Amino acid sequence: MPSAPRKRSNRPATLADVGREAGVSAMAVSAVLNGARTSTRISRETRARIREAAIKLQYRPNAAARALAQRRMNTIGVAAVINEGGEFDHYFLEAFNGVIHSAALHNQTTTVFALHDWQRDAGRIGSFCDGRIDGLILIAPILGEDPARYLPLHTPLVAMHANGPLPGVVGIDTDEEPGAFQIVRELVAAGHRRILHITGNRGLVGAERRISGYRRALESASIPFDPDLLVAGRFSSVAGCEVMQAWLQRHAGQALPDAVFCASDAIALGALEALSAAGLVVPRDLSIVGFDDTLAARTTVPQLTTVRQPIRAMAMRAVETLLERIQSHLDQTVPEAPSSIVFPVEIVHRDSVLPPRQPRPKVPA
Amino acid sequence: MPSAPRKRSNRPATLADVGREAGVSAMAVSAVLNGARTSTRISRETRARIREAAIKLQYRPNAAARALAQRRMNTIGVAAVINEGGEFDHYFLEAFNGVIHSAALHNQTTTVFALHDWQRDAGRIGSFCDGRIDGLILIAPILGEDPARYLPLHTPLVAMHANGPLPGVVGIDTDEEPGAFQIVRELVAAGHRRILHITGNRGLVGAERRISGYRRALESASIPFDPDLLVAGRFSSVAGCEVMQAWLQRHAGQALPDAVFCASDAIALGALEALSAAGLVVPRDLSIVGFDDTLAARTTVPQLTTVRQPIRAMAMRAVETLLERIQSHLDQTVPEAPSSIVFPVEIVHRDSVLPPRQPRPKVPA
DNA sequence: CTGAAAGCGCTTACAG
DNA sequence: CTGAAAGCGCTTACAG
Repeated sequence: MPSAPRKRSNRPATLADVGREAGVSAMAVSAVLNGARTSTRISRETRARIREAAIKLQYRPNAAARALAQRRMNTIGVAAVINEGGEFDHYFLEAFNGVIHSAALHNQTTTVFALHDWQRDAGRIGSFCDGRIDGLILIAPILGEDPARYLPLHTPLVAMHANGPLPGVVGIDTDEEPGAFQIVRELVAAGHRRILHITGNRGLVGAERRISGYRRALESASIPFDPDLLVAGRFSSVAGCEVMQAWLQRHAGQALPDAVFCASDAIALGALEALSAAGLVVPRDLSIVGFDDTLAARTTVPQLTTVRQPIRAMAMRAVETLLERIQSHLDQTVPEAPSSIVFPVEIVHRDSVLPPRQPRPKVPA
Repeated sequence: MPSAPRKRSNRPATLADVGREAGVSAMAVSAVLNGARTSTRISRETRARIREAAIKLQYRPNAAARALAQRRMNTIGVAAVINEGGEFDHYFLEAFNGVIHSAALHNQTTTVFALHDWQRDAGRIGSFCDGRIDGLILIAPILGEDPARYLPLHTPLVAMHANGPLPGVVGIDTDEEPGAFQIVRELVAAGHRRILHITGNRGLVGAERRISGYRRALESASIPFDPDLLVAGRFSSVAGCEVMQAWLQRHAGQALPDAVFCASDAIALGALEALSAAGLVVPRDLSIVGFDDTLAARTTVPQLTTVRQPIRAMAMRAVETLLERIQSHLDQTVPEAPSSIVFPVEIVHRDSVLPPRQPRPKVPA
């Protein structure tokens, strides 16, 4: 008759408990449960006994202890701004989905560090890297001048859509400029010439690249740039609505643009509201296109023609790259993983573009 | 001249490193940096020296080591299904926002365990609870018969919108039945009598409670229940679209319902698409209402009148309750926190309800 | 090949 | 009051 198992009231079973139950050392249990080569020299029956004991005691290795011993937590971090209003959320959600999914495939868990604002919270990045994660993914970070100040030394990092290159950090980006170029060229091809561009936050590289693509497309079609058709906005639907509304007011009774190129789907969502409030019908009276292809693009009426960025795929790649970096950091080898990855974009055709209406409508008074 | 700092090439500084740098024991460093009472007996100058050394070496306490010693990770887990299609995402996102926010307020980080499907993945819950989190929040879990099988013994748990009571788990729910009752009563008050209800997944308590509220509201208004106006759906916009479309086809040329009560905003989104595709205009031809008040309710045209569940507040409360449970678990005291919390719901009036059109329109053929 | 010991980096309980 | 020691639960390097 085996000795009665010692129940430690409130605590989960430890390796030692399992060893005691099975009549072997904790080390033997570790070897068997981890499938180490060592375990092959333990008899079949003993191994079975150990496994039974582990199940009986519902043994589960303590992650913190394991992390301490192995120097690896098997957890990756994601730092991102998660807006309350739900504005930026679609982008984040898609990225997050990709990260979670890919991490799970590699048996890693994911920890989220929510920031309010990069400017204010950049200083906190270092404090995340205290051994609870093995590496960190920065989602659309804006670190300003001298970003190195904020970057921890001992934690591998990957950044998606960083606002500029970050020393030692793998950058994952998209062909934003060519994407903007291409969609504006398609508008031109559809017969549009007066194309309004509502920009993202001026100064952010994402906004500037889209402006650059817009201008290059006009140039390539020999359409002179009209400063009145470039309006500074922000990456939010609230801004899209305000900016569109203001433009319509300033131009009451004058010519409507043929089309509006919004620097993001969120902006397009807001612009759509403003246009609809002004009694204009999209795409009959004017066409509109977005950028990103987030969920927003499919829930609007009409559904948006937009530039698709493969956010989810990028996020999955971010995880894989990060894991490679973590491994080489542990092995103290030079990483073979690339230090920069750029994904192509793709135009998604939906229902928000038609040839210009003839005769060209005016802005309602 | 102070001794040159020993640089351990690739590794972050430890307590011992800081001690060495400052010429004191690791323990003294720990006491000072943690603000322990003990530290008051360390001289002002020594304390300053220790702080300087910590900054100089960029010392950051190792989370795993601390967790092992303290038996506390300062991390809470969230287990949820995060759909790829973006269907359930709004609910999750809002809950997640609340969790993250509240956790950050309490200096806790949040780890996410993404599930594909509760039925299939329930068995994995236990494996999350391996010391990497101090407690776990289950988002809308469906654990089937004998849920105790899946619940870990040593980890405090809180569940939001669980599909039935879970032993030992704090439940956080909403007044779904009264919410459904109330919004259907409002439709009735607006003059509607033929009210179609598209249900959520039959069998889920969330769906059944909404059906019950719907039926009770009809009864209380002496409107006989018409089985033809209760159609079984699923909690998704795809389902909402399919079900609405099928109903319209089956009733071509017959009377249109006065209004549609959808068991969720997502369903309403889909139903709206189907109605619009059939050439019907909401709310002129018929009214429609949703349930949840997720982001979807504000991005549709027209914006949805719906039953608001305070998801974010619930999630924040879930965190607070969980932290109380964790504390009493650590103290081995009986928890004072409640074992069940029900939040009220609220009708949000937007633009998708008007009095019935006269004469009542027919379903287009 | 194998098993007892040392160590991961921290905190806490306890002897001086 | 204070500081050296033991311990958290695991793994790994190393002596037998």
